[in-house]
Amino acid sequence: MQLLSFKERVLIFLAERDAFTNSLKMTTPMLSKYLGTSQQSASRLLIQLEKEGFIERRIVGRTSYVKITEKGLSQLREVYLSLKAIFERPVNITLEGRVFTGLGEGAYYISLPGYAKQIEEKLGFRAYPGTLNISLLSRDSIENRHLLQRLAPIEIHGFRDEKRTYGGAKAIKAVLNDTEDVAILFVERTQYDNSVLEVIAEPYLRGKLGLKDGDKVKLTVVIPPSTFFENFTKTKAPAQPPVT
Amino acid sequence: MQLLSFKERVLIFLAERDAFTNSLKMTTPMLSKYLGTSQQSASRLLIQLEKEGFIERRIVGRTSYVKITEKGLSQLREVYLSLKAIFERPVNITLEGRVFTGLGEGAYYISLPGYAKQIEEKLGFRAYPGTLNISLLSRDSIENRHLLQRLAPIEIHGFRDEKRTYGGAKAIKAVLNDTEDVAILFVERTQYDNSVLEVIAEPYLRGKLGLKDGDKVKLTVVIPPSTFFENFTKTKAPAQPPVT
DNA sequence: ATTACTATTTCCCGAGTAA
DNA sequence: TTTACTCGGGAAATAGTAA
Repeated sequence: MQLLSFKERVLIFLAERDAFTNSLKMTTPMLSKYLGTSQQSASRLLIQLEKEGFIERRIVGRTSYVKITEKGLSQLREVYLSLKAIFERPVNITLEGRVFTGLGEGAYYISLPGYAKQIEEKLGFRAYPGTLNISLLSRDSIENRHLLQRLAPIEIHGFRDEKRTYGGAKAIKAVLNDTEDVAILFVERTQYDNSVLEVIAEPYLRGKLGLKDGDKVKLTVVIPPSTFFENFTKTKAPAQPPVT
Repeated sequence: MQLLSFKERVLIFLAERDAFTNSLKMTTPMLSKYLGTSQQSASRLLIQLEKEGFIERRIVGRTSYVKITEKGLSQLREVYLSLKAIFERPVNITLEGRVFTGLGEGAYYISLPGYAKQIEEKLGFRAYPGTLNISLLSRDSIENRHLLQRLAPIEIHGFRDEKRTYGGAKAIKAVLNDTEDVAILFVERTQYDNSVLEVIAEPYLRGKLGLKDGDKVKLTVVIPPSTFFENFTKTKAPAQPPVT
């Protein structure tokens, strides 16, 4: 049930209270209450941590004081550094799929000034009129597609003319086959299901890369750690009381 | 012996390998080898982690793939954030002691141009000619004195004239009784033992604060987290093989 | 109050093994 | 090859209690 070990929780408890420079007054009953364990276990824990050199205890009169040692703090910091390496590193998201020929609508939409102008402004390139359709292969790729749709930061707004309305889309920059700068387009009203990706770029990708239907391609997206983890790891909502 | 729990180690193992966006191929024998435990325990671990919703497993053919769930990553991130709060926060070091009258040498030394000039340059104030001597009270304060001596960033160099040599010192800025900007001086060749602090400041502190011998005073030093933890937590040296 | 011993129970680990 | 079951032994947690 509990992810952290008792030892870790004690060291974190102490470190949070600056107990590496200021000895902390502490009793085994209060520690046991904090940890949700028995007084006996709290006692044993402190004895063990002391034996392992992670903490120091000193009894003054009838109150005892606890302090983390350099060794204890180092251990905790090593855990911190390994977690930091995980959570402060850009996240690489990879999608794999095969090229296929769609309905050819992409070309029409992208050449509409209502879209073309936004694409040029927000993505920084004049898109070749046409989308490269990719049918995703693995479950991971499909799940990552959902993730990217959530994270896509570029909004392409819908608009309307005399005849009809044109839906909006979201986009995110990516790299195709480790070389080509492209953007993945998440179209609001699409005729494709979510195992399909639509990619746009400045050059005619099929031509430039010699891609044919069925060819395997790889898309890579790099997300800054802050963006990724703040979106992906939602702190659990406080328990909702059932409606009566 | 081991600070982290098995569950934590598995989640870190997976997170380090990007197994939140890319399912990781993994067998129980290889996990057990990595953890230093049995194959049976590795199997049980994965079953439990899955039951708790921290990981997802999928068997494709005869190979199984493991992925951290959002919940699992959130849990790990919560641990990270609580450690980050510890290791990315300025460290307050407090020393308590009582004022006492020393040998009066401080006044002489501080007024020597060889010292006075350096103090003004490096500390940014003209020191009142005299030191406030503080006899430290608690064991923590004495230990913190050693710590500060190690961390003191300002070097006051020794020098010599025709008659004799004058030793060097280190200094660090501090706050006395929450109000006065002062500096603690760690003199190389001092006649005091290490339960004594010498403090200098621009004003005549005894006068300004109405301090008499025996009065309790508090010194506070704020250390940036990087400085503190990089000095205080030395990564343990690799085990040295015994000489044969 | 405390802390920490001993006894009992509970839980975890790994050997053996089936699928 | 895998994974994961049962089961026996041992470690860890709690209860009871002394100091």
